[in-house]
Amino acid sequence: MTTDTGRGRQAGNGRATLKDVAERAGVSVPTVSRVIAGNYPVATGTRRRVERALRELDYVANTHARALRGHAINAVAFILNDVRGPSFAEVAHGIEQEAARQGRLSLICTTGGHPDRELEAVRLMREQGAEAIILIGGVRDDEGYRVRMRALAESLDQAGSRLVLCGRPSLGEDVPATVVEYENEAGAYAMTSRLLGFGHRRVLFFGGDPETTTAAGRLAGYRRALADFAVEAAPELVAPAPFDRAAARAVLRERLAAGLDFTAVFAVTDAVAAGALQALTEFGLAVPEDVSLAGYDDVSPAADLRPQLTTVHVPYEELGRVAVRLALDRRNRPERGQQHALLGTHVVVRESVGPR
Amino acid sequence: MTTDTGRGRQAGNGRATLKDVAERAGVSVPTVSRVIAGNYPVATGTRRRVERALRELDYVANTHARALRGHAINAVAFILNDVRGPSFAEVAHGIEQEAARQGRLSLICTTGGHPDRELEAVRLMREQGAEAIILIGGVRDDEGYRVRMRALAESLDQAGSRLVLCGRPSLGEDVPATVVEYENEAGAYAMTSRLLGFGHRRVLFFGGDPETTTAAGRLAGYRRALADFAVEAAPELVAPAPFDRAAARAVLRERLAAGLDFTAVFAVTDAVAAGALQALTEFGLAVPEDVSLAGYDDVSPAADLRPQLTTVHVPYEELGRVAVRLALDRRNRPERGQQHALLGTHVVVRESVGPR
DNA sequence: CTGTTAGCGCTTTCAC
DNA sequence: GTGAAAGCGCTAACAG
Repeated sequence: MTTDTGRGRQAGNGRATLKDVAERAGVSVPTVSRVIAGNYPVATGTRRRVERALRELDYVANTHARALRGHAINAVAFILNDVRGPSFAEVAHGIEQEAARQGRLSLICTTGGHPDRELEAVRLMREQGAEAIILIGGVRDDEGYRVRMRALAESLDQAGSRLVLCGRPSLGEDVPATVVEYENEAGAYAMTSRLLGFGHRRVLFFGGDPETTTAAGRLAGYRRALADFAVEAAPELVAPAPFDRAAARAVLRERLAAGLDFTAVFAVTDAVAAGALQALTEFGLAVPEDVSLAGYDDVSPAADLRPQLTTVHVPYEELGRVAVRLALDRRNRPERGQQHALLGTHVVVRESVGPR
Repeated sequence: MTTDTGRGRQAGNGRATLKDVAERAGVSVPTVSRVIAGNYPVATGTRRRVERALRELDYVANTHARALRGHAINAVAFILNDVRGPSFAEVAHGIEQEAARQGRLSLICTTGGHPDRELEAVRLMREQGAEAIILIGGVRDDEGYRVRMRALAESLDQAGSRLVLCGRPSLGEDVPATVVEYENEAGAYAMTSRLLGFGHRRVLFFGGDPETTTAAGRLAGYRRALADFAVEAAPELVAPAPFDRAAARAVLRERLAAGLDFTAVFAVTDAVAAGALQALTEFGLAVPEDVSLAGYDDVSPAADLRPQLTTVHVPYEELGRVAVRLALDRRNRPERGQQHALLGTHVVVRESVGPR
């Protein structure tokens, strides 16, 4: 017995359109459009009738129709392994913040670390017409990867969008991508130097997959510091291990049981450091009295550990913000080629590193 | 001197459309569409020509045009305070996982805790045509909030979408929303009982804003346990404090300095527990020897603390997955009214709680 | 098998 | 000030 509301489509079946609103207000569709846009003169009485109809029908614009006309969809997309990693979460936050500040929507997609899912995600985001597609996190930097990325950068560029590499190495000056990196090599150099300065000579570089860009950069810094201090780089003192805490713990436990000798551990990641700390403690080694321990990232576990972890601070949130800012900026005044930003890292001294 | 590629629009200016592809392949637009959809017979030769053109022009479909026709955009949206909170991050991950599993895109928006930005975010997501809009996290459950949410639920329902409340209380049986809650009261009851069972009589309920649904539920469980153990509920033993760790530390330090007397602390959150642990330690109190400490959430800081934190496990990731599953499910076979799921929580025994 | 036609919801000329 | 008409890119119906 409910009276018809005058809505074109049956109640409860889809959203009201401009046409519905126009009918109800007794005006034409363009007029309603103009009232909404507010960039055109409309008689006050008409405006009021339209506004009422808008409210009564609970009108919301259809972005897709708009996007179809205007070509701009105002969204940035970001693709990462896993939101739960604290460092990823910070980058995500930075992106989200800056995107919102610039009136952009954020699309998110996680890949669980599968390169093929990354490609699939990119396709989805492209279809959505995202203004920028931001790829976050380390990768295996092989030839296949570089070829894929270069093609992607070109093709997004053609389409008026932008590929952003966040925490990944440059593809070359001529590739139309935005690259926002942070110091892996320099941070690791600084931390290793600190360890060496404390008199440590057998420093275990622990964790990570050296094929991965992140781990490789950190390892390079470690090696350079050793060289500068004229300390021999013993091969057994580079011990790869998965990035996660539990695996790191197991690997170090095994090394310890095998009698590996060292006085300091430089963990490739704070999470790896947390695992290492467990293994060390279980082995009866005190940190930093018996063994010094350093991490990299300065994310959530670092300050929770006892002792608190001395680590390298990475400005993850900033990374995300800069990524969005640069990408949108470039869209406003296009130029050929690459944009490149390199953010600094620095040692954060806490309690886990001490003299030998 | 480059030869024209045959693309309609100038090179580098926007994406290729079906029309561009059709021209290049020498066929009509619908034919290309059919090749892509693959749900219609197309002559092999034609198909090949089209496929080549598709590749050469690097064609990607325009989702907006599709959405305009088909009315389905295959995305779920979620709105939360801050991705960096570990519990939120887990929910986000659950949502993202399940959404991806069902071939859906995830839109994300953060509000920094501002109810008005939440509304703004909802509007954006509605415009996008999201199939479900998921709101995550505790709120101040006042009358204004309930009115807003009820209106929102109705209006999304009308539009063929769905409001999902995740970790928020029901709005009533008749409201067309999906509510996925977890046990706050029961978990707090269990933990408080455990503390009481250990002989503690002065248990400090610490942290949180009691106006907030989450804290209120946990506080209620605490109170019920006290009542069941016939322990007087001393008002000074309920100490609100902001949800974050640093503030919690400061507040507890102050209470301690003021001579507040208790033998156990039940922190409303693991982060609050981490802050409490700092304050306790700095005050020279050992956990659990002098004071027992319990948390709630079972997220990342919990296992990193020393002693490891005894806490209440909340299935956050599951929460997110269930939210998406229920919401999409309801869309498939619509029914009136509310969907409601209540996920259980349980005590996780670690090291921070001991006998009085 | 393939092309022509129409229309999704919106904005933007261009008339009046 | 306001309406009529055209068209964004795509797909579904209808012819051939």
